[in-house]
Amino acid sequence: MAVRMKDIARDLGVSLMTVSKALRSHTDISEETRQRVLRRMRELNYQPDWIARSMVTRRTYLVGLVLPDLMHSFFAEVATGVARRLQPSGYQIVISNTEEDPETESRNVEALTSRKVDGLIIASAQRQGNLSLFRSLDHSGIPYVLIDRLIAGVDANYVGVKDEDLGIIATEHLIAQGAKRIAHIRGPAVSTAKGRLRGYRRALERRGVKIRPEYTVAGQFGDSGGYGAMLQLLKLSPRPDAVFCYNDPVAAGAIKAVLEAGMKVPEEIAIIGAGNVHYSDLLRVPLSTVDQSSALIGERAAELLSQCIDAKTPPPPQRIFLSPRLIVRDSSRRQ
Amino acid sequence: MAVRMKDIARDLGVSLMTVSKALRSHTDISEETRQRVLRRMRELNYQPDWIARSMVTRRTYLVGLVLPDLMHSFFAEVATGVARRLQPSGYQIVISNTEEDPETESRNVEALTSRKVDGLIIASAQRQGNLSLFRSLDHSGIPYVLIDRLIAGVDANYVGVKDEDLGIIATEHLIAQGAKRIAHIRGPAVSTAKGRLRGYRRALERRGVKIRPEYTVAGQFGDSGGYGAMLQLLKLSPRPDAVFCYNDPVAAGAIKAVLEAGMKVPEEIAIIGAGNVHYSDLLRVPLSTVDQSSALIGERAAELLSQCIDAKTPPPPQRIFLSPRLIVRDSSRRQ
DNA sequence: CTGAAAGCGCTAACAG
DNA sequence: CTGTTAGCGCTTTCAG
Repeated sequence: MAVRMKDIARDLGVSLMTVSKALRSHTDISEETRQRVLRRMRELNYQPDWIARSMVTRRTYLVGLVLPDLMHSFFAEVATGVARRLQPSGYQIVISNTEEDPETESRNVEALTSRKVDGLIIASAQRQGNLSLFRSLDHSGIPYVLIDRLIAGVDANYVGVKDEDLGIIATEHLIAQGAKRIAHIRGPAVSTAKGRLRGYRRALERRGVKIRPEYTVAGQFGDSGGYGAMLQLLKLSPRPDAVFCYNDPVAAGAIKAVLEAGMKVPEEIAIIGAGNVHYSDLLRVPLSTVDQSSALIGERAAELLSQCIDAKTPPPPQRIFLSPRLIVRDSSRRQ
Repeated sequence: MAVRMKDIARDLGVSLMTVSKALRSHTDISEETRQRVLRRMRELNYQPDWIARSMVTRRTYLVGLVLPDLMHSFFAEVATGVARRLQPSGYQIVISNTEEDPETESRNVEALTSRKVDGLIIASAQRQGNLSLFRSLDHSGIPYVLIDRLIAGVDANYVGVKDEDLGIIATEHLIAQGAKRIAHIRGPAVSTAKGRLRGYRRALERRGVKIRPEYTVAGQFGDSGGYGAMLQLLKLSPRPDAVFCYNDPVAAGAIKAVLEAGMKVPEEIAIIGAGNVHYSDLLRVPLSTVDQSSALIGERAAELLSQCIDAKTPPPPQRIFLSPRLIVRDSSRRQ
């Protein structure tokens, strides 16, 4: 069916090796035969068989990208960044959508290593403490870069944002806007959520504000979680007058809840999110947020991975923390 | 480095073939040796080498998913649907993000066929009339399914929505809301945009409404395009009192423009989009839209592809058109 | 039930 | 500059 080197070699009366070398522009081949070979390849629309090539070179030019949720625009942005940085070098990206399930993640990572991907970029859904996946990954020798979520006990490459700083920036901004009772809708038990929570507390402490436990409520990753959490906060008295939300989808849900309760954002309740998803500007109330350079996270991770792949000996793990950046829109602006 | 069948065979003093058969549960192997082999595999954490396996079986269990824009939540949703349907069968998905560039698309599709993916799902960014990509795809014998965008002259499998119906539904809804001067912000020259435009015109004709050419303006795929297009419409006189937008991001941009101009949605200008992206409900004004079952498109495409892959002889191309569904929210509700 | 032989399409290493 | 040999890790085929 498909044209093979063998066919071209036979056609041209040369050896298979000559064809192989011509294709890859080896120097020890005459320009003339090279052209002859290349022309014939074009005529027959020859496509090298990457499977066969990988078999011997031990390079697949495949990179696995393991994400918890493609629908969350943060991860879609990361994926775009990864692709943008990796495609020019000839890599293809195998995406695995784990839907936040650690089991699925483990299975898929195994499948990817079985496929002999050259490297992995992982935003892990593993529960803290379950290190077996990473141990076996370390053992496999396949380089990988964690993104977004740090895993305690795993000394691996990492690219993410300074989550504690993010929390501080968001909270201090709310304070600066005159908020007196600042609540936080926290995310699930992943490092990003924990860091942001720490930042929230740290900022309050610094200003000598007493931390009220009931002002921190659990959300989930998405907008419905934010909606529900906000309903809880609205029942409190005294009611918070500002809320720092774990991420933008959560914040969007929170805004919805506030408006439906007949209150005003930001006048009665100021809201800030995190992530600067691309539609933040289009929400009910244009959403203040802390940008975490989503696409850049993808690009830096890709860069780091690509270095690891090219290195003969595994370089020491590197951790890259990007600086978050405050973006003020209407949802928190009071002065 | 990695454990091979050979190692296990040597360990156990059996032949390589015995190991191979045990792994794949061939019947002609004693239960006892099978267990012995499997146990040893577990002990050594053996992972079959898919490259080597693919080399001989000619099956990679890799499916290529070619999309114009991962950041557009419609495509992210499609991808999620594809993954959900394909992962249980052991497929992995290689995503190629073409960023709407036909060149990139062609290159990537070639890379994917070179990788010997078992099949492809493509939302193509090819210009109408350029069929060479599909001709060579047909020639390659690799099954593929087009999604979202039909390509004239390509008789291939397809899964998408009835775009003309979509346009009709949206436009008739605006008419039913009492709109008298209905404009349309159209998308780029792809089949979906053309179909929706046709539907818009058809609906107006049916009601005997004269079609004003200046009421159809070109947008792009995204919100900035919608914003710009809306600014144009606002300059017209008489000004439209309702706008059907090619998709939800465009509609979101359009709403922004209207509100910034100090007008009200839907009172002064009613707006409806298409696609029902998951954050539509959270926009400035909750967005009326026409749902196109994004995830379902992915699932159906995956299903169709998987049938084609399993078939010994290529089945005749099948076209699946899903029915759009009106979703009314505030942005168009007048009564 | 077990295994030996052959080969998938290609490239690394070396010889002419 | 060109070609030969060997083999990547596995499965298919067929003989014991």
